Parts: sequence; structure tokens; C-alpha cells
Amino acid sequence: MPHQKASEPSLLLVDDDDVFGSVMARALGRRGYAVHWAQTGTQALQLARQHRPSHAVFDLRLLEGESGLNLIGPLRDIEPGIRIVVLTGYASIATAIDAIKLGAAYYLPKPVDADAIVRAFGHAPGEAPAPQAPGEPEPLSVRRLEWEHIQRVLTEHGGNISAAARSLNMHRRTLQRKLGKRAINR
Amino acid sequence: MPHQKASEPSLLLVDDDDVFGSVMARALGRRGYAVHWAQTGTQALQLARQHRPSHAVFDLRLLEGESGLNLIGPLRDIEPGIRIVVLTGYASIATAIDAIKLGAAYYLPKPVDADAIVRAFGHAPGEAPAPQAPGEPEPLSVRRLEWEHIQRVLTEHGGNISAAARSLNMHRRTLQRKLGKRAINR
DNA sequence: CCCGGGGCGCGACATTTCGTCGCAGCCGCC
DNA sequence: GGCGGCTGCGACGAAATGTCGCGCCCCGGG
Repeated sequence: MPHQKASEPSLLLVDDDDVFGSVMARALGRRGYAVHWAQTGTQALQLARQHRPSHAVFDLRLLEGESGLNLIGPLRDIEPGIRIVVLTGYASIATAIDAIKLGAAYYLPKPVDADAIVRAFGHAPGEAPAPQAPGEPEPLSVRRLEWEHIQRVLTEHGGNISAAARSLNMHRRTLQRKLGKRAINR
Repeated sequence: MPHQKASEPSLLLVDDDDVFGSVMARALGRRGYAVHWAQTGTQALQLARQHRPSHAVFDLRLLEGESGLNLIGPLRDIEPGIRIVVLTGYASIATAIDAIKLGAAYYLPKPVDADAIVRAFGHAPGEAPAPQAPGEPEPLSVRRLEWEHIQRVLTEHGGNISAAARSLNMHRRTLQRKLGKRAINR
């Protein structure tokens, strides 16, 4: 369906949300990419093999426990030079680190606009991109700090919620609730 | 000053805060590292050349615009296999990404305890998370983390509760209650 | 000297979040 | 199949938080 102009870079978009996916597909298409949109991990790999995209954008949290993290490796196997930007509505430093270590080019918290994604592709995977410090960095809010801490412990326990809850000395139910809540900004 | 037992891995600690630095130096020393503590970037590089540390821990924000980020490259030039953990009281996803891309092993928001740092060294720079030791070194509780963070921000604002509350994005009343409670308890 | 601005401490009360219990569905294992 | 562990989620009282509002200080400028 995307018109494959020779000059257009091919982009793989993976997101299981119909609304977000279609909107983003159009937005990125308008910005000069030949967009291929997949809604599941397996479909994504299939499209990747078929089109050898030079760029990829996907959500960290796909349907049914499929973590987007597990897509990074296979995608790079298919197309070693691919530039991957991962998105998530539940951003945390811990998962950001994992994503970058696995080879993502950038990581963005989810209320995101297409321009930010395009900009993120500019960050080379071994380079120092940061213009650094516009103003004065504020200390993170108590909530955010708690969120980051929880996320770190969670990944340390391989995503096992029960184990993380025990280790944090908090009730599993409470942890679940906290995890279910979305991105806290400041 | 650190007794260089042959078996102890050498660790470079860089932090310009006297209190935090000395406390952390002792804590890491107790955990089996031969700690060398520097308070500036140039001093850090000097110590690094001298001791060839296998591990490094440093604050992102050093005196006067010296960004810890700029230490990563040089340190790796001196000792390519060095494992670096970056700390910061002003954590953000953006700087975390930069740190990892530049070769840090991990990145931690600043109210940290030595155990968390040691655990962070376990995160290999191209590897998945970490298995988490079966032992007891539990991460500090959310409550203590919050408490330390609040204290830090509070002193940063010279004990001004209202200012700290604004900076933490929490209501003054709530901050007051939290402060009052702990004061009595412990 | 008196006023306005800010910070501090605290009571009161509506909201929200947390701590618990409980249940059902899903593996992986023996 | 039975057992144990993990997960998602409803329910409901208990506890923490968000909000308003007051009175009291201290300080610098009219």
C-alpha cells in the first residue's frame, strides 16, 4: 500500500493500537517514509524480512506479554544497519537502558509526535548526541523517583511482579496498581 | 590510602560532595573494592591513569559545568574494559540514554545505596538485565528512598519547606506531614 | 509604624490510594 | 491430574493525600 518511491526510506512501524498506529503511519508517511505497519511481533518480523526497512519505530508493550525489547535483536539480525526508536507509555530509565543496550537508537515516552521520532533517528547508536542542559535540571518528583526505583527493581527481577513486590516489601496488589498507572511527568 | 590487596578490584569514585563521597567510599570499600576517590574530572583522570581501575562510579554533575558524560570516553581510552556506573540527582531519560550510548554500564537516580551500585556493575554493557542474587541485599524500601530524596532536596533549599515542596511538585501540607511523622519515629 | 509577602504549623474534610482477601485462569512440573 | 507459583482484578475498610483556611512570625519598604 505505501508507494515505494526509490528515494523514500522504508520504515517499519509496530503498534497494536489501531488509532495510534494509523495516525502515526500517516504522519510518518507524510514525512517521507515508506511506512509498513505491523500489529504483532511476528507480523513485524515478516514485514521486516520482506521490505528490509532502514528504520523502525515500535511500542515496547505489545499484545500479550510480547515485549518490544525482544524485537530489537531479530530486527538487527535482519537488517544490521536499522535505526530503531522505541516508544512506550510507561517510560522508565530502567527500560530505556535495556533498549539502548540492545541496540535501539533512541527511546521516547509515549505521548509523542512524529517530529520527535524523526529527530530521534538522528541520534547515532554510538554517538554523543546531547546538546545538554537547556536550563536548570530540577530534582525529580517523589512520584517519579518511586516509579524509577520500582522499574529498576522490576527489571532486576526479570519482570516478575510477585518477586519484585516481595523484594520491595510492598503488596503485590499495590505494585500492580502502581504499574498500571501511566507516565508521570514531572 | 586504600590498601591494595591483590584480590580487590580497583574502583574510581568521582563525586564533588564531601559527605556523599566519603560515605560512599567507605561503603564500597567495605564491599571489597579498593576505592580511589576524586573530586574533579582532571583529578579523576589522573587517578585513573595511575591505578587503572576496573570499575568507576561517578556523578553526572560535577563542579562547574563539568559533565560526567565527558569522562566516560577518556576513562574508556585509559582502561577499555572499565565498567562505569553513572549517578545523578537530576535523572532523566535523555541523559540516561546518552550515558549508555557513551559506554556506561548503568545509570542510577541519586538516592542510591552501595548495594544498588554493586548490582549495577553486574549489568553487562550489551547484555540483558541481571539474574538478581538469590541472597538478601534487598533494595531499599520505597519509604526510605523517598525519605532520603526529600531530605536531600530540603537541604538543597536551605531547609525551606515551601520551596522544597514546590520543587518536588508536592503540596506543602503533605511534605509537612511526612517530615513530622519520621521525625518522631526515627 | 503599619502593611504586604512569605514561610510555618496545624485543624478539618473530601478524595484517592493502599492493604488485604479472595477468586479464577494459566503455565510448568512431577 | 494435582500442586505451586504468577497474574489480573473486584471489593471494602483503613490510612494517606489534596485542599482550604486560619493564626502567627519575621522582614523590608513605604
